[in-house]
Amino acid sequence: MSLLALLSEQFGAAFAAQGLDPDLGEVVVSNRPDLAQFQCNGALPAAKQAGRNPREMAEAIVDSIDGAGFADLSIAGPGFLNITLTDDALAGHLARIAGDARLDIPSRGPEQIVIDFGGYNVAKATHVGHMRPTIIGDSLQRIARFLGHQVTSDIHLGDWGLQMGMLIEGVREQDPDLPYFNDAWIGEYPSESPVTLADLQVLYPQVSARTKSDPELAEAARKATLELQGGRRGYRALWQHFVDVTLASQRQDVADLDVHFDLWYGESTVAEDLDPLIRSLLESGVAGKSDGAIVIDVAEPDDKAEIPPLLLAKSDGAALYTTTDLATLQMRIDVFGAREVLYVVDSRQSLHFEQVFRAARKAGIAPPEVVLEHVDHGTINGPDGSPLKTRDGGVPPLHGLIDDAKAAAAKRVDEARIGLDLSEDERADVATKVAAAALKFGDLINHRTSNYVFDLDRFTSFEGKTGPYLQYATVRITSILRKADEAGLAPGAPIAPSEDAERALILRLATIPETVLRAWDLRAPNHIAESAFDLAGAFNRFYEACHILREEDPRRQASWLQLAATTQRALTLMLDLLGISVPQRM
RNA sequence: GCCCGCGUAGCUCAGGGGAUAGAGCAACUGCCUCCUAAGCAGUAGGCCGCAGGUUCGAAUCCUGCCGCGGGCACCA
Repeated sequence: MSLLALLSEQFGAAFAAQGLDPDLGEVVVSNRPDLAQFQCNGALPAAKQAGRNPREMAEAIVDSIDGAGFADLSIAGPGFLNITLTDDALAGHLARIAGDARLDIPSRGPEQIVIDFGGYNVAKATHVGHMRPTIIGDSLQRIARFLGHQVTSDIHLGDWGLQMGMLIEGVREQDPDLPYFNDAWIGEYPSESPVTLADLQVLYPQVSARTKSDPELAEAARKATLELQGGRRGYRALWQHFVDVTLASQRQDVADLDVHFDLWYGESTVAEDLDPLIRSLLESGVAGKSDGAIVIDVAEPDDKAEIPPLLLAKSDGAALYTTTDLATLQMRIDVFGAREVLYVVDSRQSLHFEQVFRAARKAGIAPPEVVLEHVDHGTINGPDGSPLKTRDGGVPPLHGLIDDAKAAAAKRVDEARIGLDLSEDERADVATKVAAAALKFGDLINHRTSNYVFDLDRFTSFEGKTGPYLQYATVRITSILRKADEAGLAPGAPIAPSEDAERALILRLATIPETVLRAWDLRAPNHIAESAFDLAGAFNRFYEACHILREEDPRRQASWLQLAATTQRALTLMLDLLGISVPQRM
């Protein structure tokens, strides 16, 4: 059990002994480090509950606590309990953390969790808009797995809607003689795609824009969509090319970010399930007809705003992404046994997910015990505060951002004269890792729901609150440990700390379990990012105050090496949970 | 119009109803014959958008207003 959990349990028991809620005993890190290491504020609300004086209540709690391990247990202000541990107790906690591969972080689960990275679409190269869900979702899957959950991550490609019909019509206009459009064609279709992803990227916006003023084209696209969904052979074959050329590019971009998806499913994965689903929802009366379309009424009496019905099928019978989302959810719950389904998708989709979740409950697709959550996030903005654009106003492609980050990282590494004794390959590897760290930390240090300003110059700096700084801080510890090892020195049993910087570092290590749990509970990796930065700072202060390799007392030196080794492990772990890897040297 | 989110230091952003609101950058002052100074120590910088309310206690919860962004069924 973590230090904070142990203390909370001890104080909780004291409150319980007074006939009060043990939750009042929650112990947290003190916000007045000049006064104490920890604090418990429970006496104030407890006094209110019990109708007693807060300070008297605090005294009663203190009196009933076994003082072993505490250097100070005192009451301050209106009834705050200030708690400071003895140096021996701190050493004992360090010993436990140092001896635990999980650094005292508890396990959870295992629950079956599905994480959906919405937003990837056929015919669209990954762009800036995909960066946040990918980085945040990847961090969440790493955190969940570390805590012990069974995670299935699914890119959930948008590959089955009206855009497909538009693309088919676009290709037909360019080359109507292709066999895909020939109903009489009975042979194999060409294995080579008639279009590249670049072609599709140009084609889609053109066709999409023209449908607004060209009803015939719009109608043709709708019809093509319906026929594709109905299984028309030529369209399926052409569509498969669209998917293939898109995925080839997207897989590369995702790999460049060092992100892994378990599944590359799409909306089309559940294509065969759509008709039966719609039929059964109609039969059960959950869905009904409205203006020719099939809808599910999801409004509730106490809604503040009117929630429009979920559109399950258009009046022409075509499926929509609401349809595929419901069918996909059904598959995730029934086939994968998902107990939690997390959708890491832009905030702008919140109404859509509200509708889908309500419909899923109403239809019995998602039983009450299954958690459905829209893990929403904000946008990446340019210096002007509006969503990031290229110089000519376009949407920046992700590979461009990654390339820019790599170039900037390589330049930084050169300027800083880092790793001069490394080989060219190693230096390139460092630059790649630094680039990914810059992008990921630059994103994850912000709270998920806030919009943030993309500033590559700032993100790639080795100075300040950045990914590269944390990598460097970690490598520096690795370097000390290597030097110690070469000198025949090894980490040993922790002894009582003698320096404030040393105590502060141990305390930072001791609070990591709560940080990781909170990050998961809130789906907020920024807590881990912040904590990693604080830990690095605490180590740097320790590093200034306590010269490990020059220390003459061998027991103290071994203890300090243990502290350094544990810090190095903790930083490596926290960065890993953010999806950031640390080079051995730099 | 209705609904959702945001508004905190010059800039970028954190902040479980609790004590004196923090960090990074930028600015200024110190510290490298010493384990990687991409660091450390320090100074300066705030009507936490505005006005009410709840509370022993509000940046945090509630209401209203102002400003910015977003959403509101046959697109995704």
